[in-house]
Amino acid sequence: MQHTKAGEPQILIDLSTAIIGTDAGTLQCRLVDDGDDAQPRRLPFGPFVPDQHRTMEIGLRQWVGEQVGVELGHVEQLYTFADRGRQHTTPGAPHVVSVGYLALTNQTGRQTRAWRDIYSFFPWEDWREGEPSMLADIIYPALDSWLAQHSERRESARLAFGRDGLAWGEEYVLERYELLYEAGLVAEAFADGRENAAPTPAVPGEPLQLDHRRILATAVGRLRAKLKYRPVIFDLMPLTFTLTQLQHTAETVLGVGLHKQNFRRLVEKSGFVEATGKMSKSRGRPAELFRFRHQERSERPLAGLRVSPGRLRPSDPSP
Amino acid sequence: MQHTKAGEPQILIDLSTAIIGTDAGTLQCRLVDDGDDAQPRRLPFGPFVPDQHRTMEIGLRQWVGEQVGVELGHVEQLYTFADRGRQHTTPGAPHVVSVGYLALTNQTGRQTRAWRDIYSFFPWEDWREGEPSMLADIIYPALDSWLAQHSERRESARLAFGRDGLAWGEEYVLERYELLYEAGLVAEAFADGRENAAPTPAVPGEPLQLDHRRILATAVGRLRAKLKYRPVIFDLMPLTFTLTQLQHTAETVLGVGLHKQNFRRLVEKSGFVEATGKMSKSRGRPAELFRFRHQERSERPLAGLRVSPGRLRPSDPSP
DNA sequence: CCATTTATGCTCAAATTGAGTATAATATCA
DNA sequence: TGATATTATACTCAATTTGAGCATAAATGG
Repeated sequence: MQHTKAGEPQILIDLSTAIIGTDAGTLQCRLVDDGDDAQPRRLPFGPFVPDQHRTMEIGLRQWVGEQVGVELGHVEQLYTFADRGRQHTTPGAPHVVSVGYLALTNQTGRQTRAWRDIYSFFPWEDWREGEPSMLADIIYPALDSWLAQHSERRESARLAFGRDGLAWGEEYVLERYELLYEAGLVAEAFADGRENAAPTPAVPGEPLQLDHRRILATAVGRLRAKLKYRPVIFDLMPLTFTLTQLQHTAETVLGVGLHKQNFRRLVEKSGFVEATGKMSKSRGRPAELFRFRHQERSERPLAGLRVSPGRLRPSDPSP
Repeated sequence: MQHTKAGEPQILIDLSTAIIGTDAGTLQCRLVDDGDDAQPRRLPFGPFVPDQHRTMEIGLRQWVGEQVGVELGHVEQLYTFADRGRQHTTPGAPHVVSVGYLALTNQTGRQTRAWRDIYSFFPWEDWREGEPSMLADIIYPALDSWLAQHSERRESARLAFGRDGLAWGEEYVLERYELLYEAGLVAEAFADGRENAAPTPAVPGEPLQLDHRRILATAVGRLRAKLKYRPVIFDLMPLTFTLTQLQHTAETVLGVGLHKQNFRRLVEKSGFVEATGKMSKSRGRPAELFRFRHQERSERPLAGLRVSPGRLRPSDPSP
């Protein structure tokens, strides 16, 4: 049995949570407003203290409660990041490992400036209006010039960005971000002291502190993937909603447009929703209001919302 | 910014790896033979030492190399377990957090007694010969009597074990094990000092040290799920193989029988394999030997092997 | 009343899936 | 040697699911 010898550097575990919600066609993430003039740039996070936290989830709920006070629906562990040099560690300080969590909420919070549009951190991820022009204009040229020196990463890049013939896989959010980081094209690469990174990032998209943009990318990727086989989308919805609202939420998360009639057919057949009998009032014909059938969550655990974006189409404008 | 104050108990991270392979119709896991007379009962594991390990994967590869020397194919992080009381911690000792990894190998290793049949730890998971009778005979009665006191866990149990009307979901391996643990029906529950656990476990299935059976359950569950959407099965296969061998491997992992003709159609259409032109010789008609097309791994990343077990059938006997 | 907007119903062909039946190519054994 | 067992592979067929689009309904604002 081999265990740490005394004198080795201490390990500290940070619990960081990406809290995701949607509002008016935007995919939002709750950051912490530390009160100064600067833009909020960090996720709620804090150390895992085994004496106080029987489980890590209890710990994270404490930090979320203290720092942002958002009510959490679905919570899941994402990944544990421990690479040296990705946390701006100062020498001598304990090594920081971060355990990232994804949390969903249906609380819409435009009220505070700490709710930020996730696509401002990953502008290349929003294909609802078609392929973002920045891909062809900025990202691909920059990436290609890096790939010229790193041909061993060619295939990964091809897969992640769905280039020459491959389809854009909306769930490869982390893979894309990591590739841009590796290539020195995002601000964090410079902050972490990577030599190939320029002080001014080549690619648009706001940075976050520490490895928080990485954790957020993991969260969005996981959420997009999970949407297709588990009914997690309902954790983002209010108690009652129209099918169009549900579709807009799905499109906002996935970053692509969906075929309206087929989406409706899919959802109705899934058994996850039931009509309330009430109607919504908006501009055109009133829509029926539905609610999530909680019992179904267990009765059809595998079904989920298997939305297939079909050929990418611009989504209809949000109401 | 909140970080650990001095004097708090130290945290130690263990990297534990479930190395999985198949051999002659068995699903195997590599344990560590510590040389004494006792059965091997632990996964290869060791501490994450940030000074020596730039990443956790480097650390795990060191421990695997030193303790079992198996060559690893696909490696992936599973989950980070940190609940108090699941690691037999002695008071005062540092709190142990374990990061579990799954590794696949095509090395078949009957040579050492340290390769163990995974279904000896989870005998209720092997449905290749139909539903194991122990479920109806032992597990369900025991579980039900616990559920009588814990009705809030009823739905989870229903989902995990696919009872009254629900289908058996082969990927819920961890959920099933955790429920049995919670109910005090497996040996580790007693070892961890849970009050509702009997010294002699109610349910068959060998225990492992520490939380290693939990990690192994996570590994099998993840592998079963992943088989359906990524071509990981080929990391378990030799360089060339017949489609029947491939099917047997899939059945061994999933623990269910599959429809032969449809499996063949699925695999051929997927583009993941190509014929070598050579033939295998066995008892009946010779079968064509195939190899995995590595290029396809990136060309069709989403396809995977979407095997659907159909109505459970006994699988054909292994050659 | 008419144009506009949004919601919902319905059709239709293509592709996929689930479950067989039929046939081919080998080994084994009486 | 020829029948039999064994394994592999080809092909069929109906049911279901998917992708795409057309048509109609119910509201609103002039």
